[in-house]
Amino acid sequence: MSELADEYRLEYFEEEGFERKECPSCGAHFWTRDHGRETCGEPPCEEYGFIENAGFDDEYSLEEMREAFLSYFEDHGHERIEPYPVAANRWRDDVLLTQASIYDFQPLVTSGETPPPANPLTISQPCIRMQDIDNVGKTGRHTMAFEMMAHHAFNTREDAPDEYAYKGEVYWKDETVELCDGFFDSLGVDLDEIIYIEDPWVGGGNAGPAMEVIFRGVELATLVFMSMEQDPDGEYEMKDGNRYSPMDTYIVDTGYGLERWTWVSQGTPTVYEAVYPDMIEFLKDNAELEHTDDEEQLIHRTAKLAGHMDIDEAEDMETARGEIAAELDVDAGELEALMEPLEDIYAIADHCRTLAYMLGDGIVPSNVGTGYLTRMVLRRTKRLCDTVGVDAPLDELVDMQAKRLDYKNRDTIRDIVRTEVEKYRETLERGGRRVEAMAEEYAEKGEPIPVEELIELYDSHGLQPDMVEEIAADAGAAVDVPDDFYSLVAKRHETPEAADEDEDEDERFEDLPETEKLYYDDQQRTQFEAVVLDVFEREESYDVVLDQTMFYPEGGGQPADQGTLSTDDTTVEVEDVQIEDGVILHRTDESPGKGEFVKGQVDGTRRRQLMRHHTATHIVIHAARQVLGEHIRQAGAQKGIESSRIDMRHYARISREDVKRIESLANDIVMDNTAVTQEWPDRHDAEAEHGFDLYQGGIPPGEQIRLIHVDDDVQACGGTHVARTGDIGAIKVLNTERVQDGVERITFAAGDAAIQSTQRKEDALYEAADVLDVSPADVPETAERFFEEWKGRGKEIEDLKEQLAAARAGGGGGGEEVDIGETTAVIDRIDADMGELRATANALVEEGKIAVLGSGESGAQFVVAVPDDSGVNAGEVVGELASRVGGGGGGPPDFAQGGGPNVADLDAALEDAPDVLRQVQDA
RNA sequence: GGGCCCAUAGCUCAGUGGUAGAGUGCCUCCUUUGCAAGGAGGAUGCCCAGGGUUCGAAUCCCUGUGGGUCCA
Repeated sequence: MSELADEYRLEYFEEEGFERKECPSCGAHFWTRDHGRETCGEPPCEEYGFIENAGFDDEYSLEEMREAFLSYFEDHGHERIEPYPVAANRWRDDVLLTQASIYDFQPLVTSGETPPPANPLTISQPCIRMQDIDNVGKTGRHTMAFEMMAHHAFNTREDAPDEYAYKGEVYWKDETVELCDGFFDSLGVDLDEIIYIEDPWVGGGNAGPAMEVIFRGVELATLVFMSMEQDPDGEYEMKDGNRYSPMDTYIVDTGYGLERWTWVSQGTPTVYEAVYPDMIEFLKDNAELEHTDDEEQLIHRTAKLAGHMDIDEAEDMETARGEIAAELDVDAGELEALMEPLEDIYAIADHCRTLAYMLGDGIVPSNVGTGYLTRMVLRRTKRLCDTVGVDAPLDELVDMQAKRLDYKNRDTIRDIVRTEVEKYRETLERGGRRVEAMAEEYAEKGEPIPVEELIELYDSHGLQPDMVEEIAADAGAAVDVPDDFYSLVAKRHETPEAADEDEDEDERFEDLPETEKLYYDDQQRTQFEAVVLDVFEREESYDVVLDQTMFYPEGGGQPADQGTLSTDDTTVEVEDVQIEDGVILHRTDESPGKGEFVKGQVDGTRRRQLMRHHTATHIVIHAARQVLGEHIRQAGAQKGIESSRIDMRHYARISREDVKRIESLANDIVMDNTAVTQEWPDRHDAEAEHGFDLYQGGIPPGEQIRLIHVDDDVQACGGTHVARTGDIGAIKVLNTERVQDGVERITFAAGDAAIQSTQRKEDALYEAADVLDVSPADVPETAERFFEEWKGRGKEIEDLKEQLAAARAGGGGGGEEVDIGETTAVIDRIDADMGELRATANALVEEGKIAVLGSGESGAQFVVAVPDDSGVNAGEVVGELASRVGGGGGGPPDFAQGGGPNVADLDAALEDAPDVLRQVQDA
């Protein structure tokens, strides 16, 4: 780390008279103008110095502070950029949530492949950090949702190759620190109080020098100078133990926590009171929380020390609280009773804001991905509300924040929250019953509920151990929750690492030029001419590379085209088409010959169906959006010839009514016969105009992206489309299903396939109508009547069988009667089903007789029933008889069944029955 | 994307390969006519669907459908 020390010797520090010092308490190196200063100024080395001692000239609200920051940097040459969604997985697949402003520009801008939207730029980016969840409310400074205000500059080295999307240096370390100082100065801060702590940064494969900016005990900004990348041979070893070397791009990545700045400007005891004063008032009032003046005093004094409460750093909550209580000379229990409800309320306010961001940006709760995180936050919030006694509906609380954040989809947000709360209530109710039953069982045995059961309850039924404890206590059962409970759960999920199949990159195509894509020029054409650049032999086929092609390679959920390539001498079949690094490979059955001039013919019927389905996909999702809500977003799609399917994020099942409306809307668009158009705008312009909803089917790279317009719908898409919506002919929804919670799949057919699928369904209906001998319209009613009658007859038959059995037993209808000891046994062959045999046997037993009945109806079967105290074990008898027909049997001692495949031996077995009975009785 | 759990009477659920059950609700009657009252009797069911194993499957195995839950 010492190797980086030179990185902090800035000319700006020199000119401004800064001094480099080492903190005697924690050992950190820091820069300050105040030559008398000793410690680094950050907790735990120092306490907060701004509480009830606001640090700036004026108090700022959240909105005012954001504006002050953005306009300061605008005035200093930065362009203001609109924030990105909190769901970072909308433009990158390596993370779920936006955790910092730099996430907006990873990976394509930071790597230099795509230019930034502006350079330098300033932004206030909403972020969510789930890892802070346990600290929220308790430390007074942690929030799960926050805005990271930032200024970024993207630079490349003078000697870097020409391949980067931006060139040269905008500004670097000195200017960054100067701007930071300048912003403090603009708020009226005495610059002697600002401390810059050296704290090298590592993350996501990059690293660089960085500084924490401290003012009155609180970290207000982080200035990161991203300039290195991971490299086993690198000259710098960083704190993560890896080696790093300098890279061609170097980027100014700063973060100024909007909430912290707002807080410091007001000097309130906690950040929460500065950021959501109205909501906290509301919650306190709703939970009927009131404090005396003395208690208020104590709360304020606690707040100043609360920096020590950090779940990660402090040993545990209780210890930290104990220390604070000792320092304030109050009872730890009393302090806890006073602070805990307040902490819950702070957390509720924060969590509601988190939910507003998540749901406002269109995340749908689910059991996967961001949807799962959203569900976790929502349930946690609901629990906190119940604990502290807030009885206002959760959707109202979330709406308060959504309104403040100016989201337009507030009705949907409320609807989702209500649905989720209801689902959670049902889960708890179900779980509660389960725990009650289990608790009673263990209470009876006088044992505690074992850990295995606890893990099962949590993992499969979503019940927190403390909730189980609570419910079980009512039933008088003890619960022993181990400290490492959650790691035990984690252990249960451990699976042997699946060997990841590394795709062997084909390097044969590296020297070939990118194939010219003719299919975008005119999507309706199916013929073209080209030159064969190369042919590669595969196991049972050939990969043909052309200079240009009309063949569409598999991509974006659209299957590849098929067709032929012809020379003067031969015609080869194109069976599959793939694209690798811009080179399109035509997989053929024969080689057309390298250097040949070929005529290509795409299978037009197949392509037309694919185009219909692709355009129809856009139309269906557009229609679904109008019917189900603006949150509808594609979660996957697959086009086909016969049918296509799209998966979309939605929080409820799609009803039959919804389907009908979607279908009608989709066909309205078809019948309008509007033009389907494409354009290739600059990606940043497109994003600015249409937002990230463009990227329904994935994020294409490059500076220009292809947009497809259908009706009002705009999507980034690389597929082929029909010219006018009328070309689709018709759209028919075939099926809907829930792929996973929060993801609904619609399967549909377009064009010919729509007609055919409708005909197939009608055929089925007509056939059913024919069988029932009624008109199709009467099928449902008739089917119901038949089903009811069928059930009625079943009951009647059961009834008659019993009567028959009773009659047979009473009337001595055939069958051999033998005396077995003091009991009479009836041995008979009745070729009937098991039910009838059983009924007859029961009737005989009623009369005090042993019944040995055989049937040859389906295989050889026996029923043996005996009255009490006959001294015969029915199971043994059946076992013996069944073995004679090649099978087995068994059952309780008074009623046994069995059989075997050899019907021919049935009569012989029955003849032996009296002997068997006597043997068994003697035994 | 992966793991685990569940599907039986209208509802809530027992049922570990051998005659489908309980509580509750429902119907009838009796007793009472005030607090989710008491007593007697009765009806409840394609045990989610399809395949397999077995003499025999609600039960074991596979596939599907519908739901729940945990993790990244």
